[in-house]
Amino acid sequence: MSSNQLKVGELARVTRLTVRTLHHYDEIGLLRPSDRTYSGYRLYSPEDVRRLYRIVALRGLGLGLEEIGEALDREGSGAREAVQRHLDELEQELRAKTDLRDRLARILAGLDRVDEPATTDYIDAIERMTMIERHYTPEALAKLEERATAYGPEQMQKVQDDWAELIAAMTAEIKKGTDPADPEPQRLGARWRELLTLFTGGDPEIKEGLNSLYREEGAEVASRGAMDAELMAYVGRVHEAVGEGA
Amino acid sequence: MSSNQLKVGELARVTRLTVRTLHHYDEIGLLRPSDRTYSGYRLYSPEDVRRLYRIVALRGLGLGLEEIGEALDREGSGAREAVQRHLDELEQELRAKTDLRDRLARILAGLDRVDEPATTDYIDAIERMTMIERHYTPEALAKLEERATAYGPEQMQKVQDDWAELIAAMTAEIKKGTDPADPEPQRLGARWRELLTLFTGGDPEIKEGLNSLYREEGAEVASRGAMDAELMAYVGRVHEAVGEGA
DNA sequence: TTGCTCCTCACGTCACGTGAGGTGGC
DNA sequence: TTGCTCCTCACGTCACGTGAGGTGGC
Repeated sequence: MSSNQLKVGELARVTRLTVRTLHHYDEIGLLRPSDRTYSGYRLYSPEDVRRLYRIVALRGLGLGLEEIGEALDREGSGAREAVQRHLDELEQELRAKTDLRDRLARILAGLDRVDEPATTDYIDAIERMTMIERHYTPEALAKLEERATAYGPEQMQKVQDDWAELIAAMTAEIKKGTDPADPEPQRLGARWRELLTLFTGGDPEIKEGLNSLYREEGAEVASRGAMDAELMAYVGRVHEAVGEGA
Repeated sequence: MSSNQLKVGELARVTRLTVRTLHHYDEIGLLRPSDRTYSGYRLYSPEDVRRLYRIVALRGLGLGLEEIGEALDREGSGAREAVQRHLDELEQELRAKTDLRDRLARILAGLDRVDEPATTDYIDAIERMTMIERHYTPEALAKLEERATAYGPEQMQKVQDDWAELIAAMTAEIKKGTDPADPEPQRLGARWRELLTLFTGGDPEIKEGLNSLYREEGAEVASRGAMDAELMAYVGRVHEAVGEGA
């Protein structure tokens, strides 16, 4: 009868929560109304209201309902510990999501200056960039990124074409069965090293990333079908034979 | 019969996914195996595998399975748009969580220099800080924070005590029925303005925050029971009567 | 016949939103 | 009697994990 008891709807109104939310807290035992009318209406006492405000305060900090229940029941500095724990988790989540955000941004930037925008399969490009990111260090990626921006799309395309031409020429020699030490393969080999140096810029981190990429994924996958194991083996022999032809 | 068909377990192994995950993708229609054995075993074709790799790539970027399905089926640059949209959402989430992180950190810092650490009700302190944060701008909060750090706990405690003393003295005058224009209330009123200026440091943002706090929440709530409406009204009359007693 | 792989349910997760269907109080 | 509030189910959300209970293949 005491007029300071509140029915669900009233409590919902003053706290700006929904009735369903209060039902839910009742269901899971987080906030049971201390009384009911004979017809089953929930009646919340001032103490219940007090507890609800505490629940809402902790919920506003992102704590889970179960954690909140424990913190409220343990009292003392239990809340402090719960908040601290929650902060730690949040920090970790933030680090992970920040990394993801950076990856997404890099990928989108990459997609925008991708070789042939019209025919390009975007998801394919995403897969490639994901693969690349697994092998290069963040610093190496930053350098590659920087370089790509500096070069501009036409230059990048030019380098791509140069590689395609070189690979075609080298493959032709393989088909002809030319000895790796012969002048033409040697000339192509020198060109190969030249383009490689152009790519790595002599940077050891980029070199290591590139090696890791081809070692772990295999030439075919790493080059997305542009090269294969046979080609790589032949090029290897060409490099080994440097000077022998003289 | 072609040996490039994979059973679930095999596909799970090479992709490092679980069998349940593949079942799930089948259930929701994201990746249906293109064939089954007569006994019902799922058989994944190389094309299915290809699709799965694309799914995994997009999933790794945090896209939802439904979004992934749409992006894969729309093809073209649908993926690009989906990734861009996802990035936008992620940015927003990051902003919100960063804010929350800062709030949590501020609250914990506040809890650590709270008046009486032993008897303090932490959740109560959290509620108070939450209320405070609703009324001060971030800049004002930063200034208050900075000042509290500069003052140190003893100074803060001293100021608290000064206020308590002043409130008690003012309340005593109310009980005695002293006229607001009388010398003693006027002396206390001057002290009141002095302590207020000490708190606001003359900063207009802090002033506005404080006003908003007492206006919106009421003196009793804002001061956590230290003051009430009657006291505030009396103090108001004291301030209005400045100079009249002379 | 014994392991191994596969199959299809089906519950649980987190914090409620959203009805459905029905009853008490002014 | 008519609105308004209240009540108790119960499904759905997101991407699976984790059994349960049973069957096919070497």
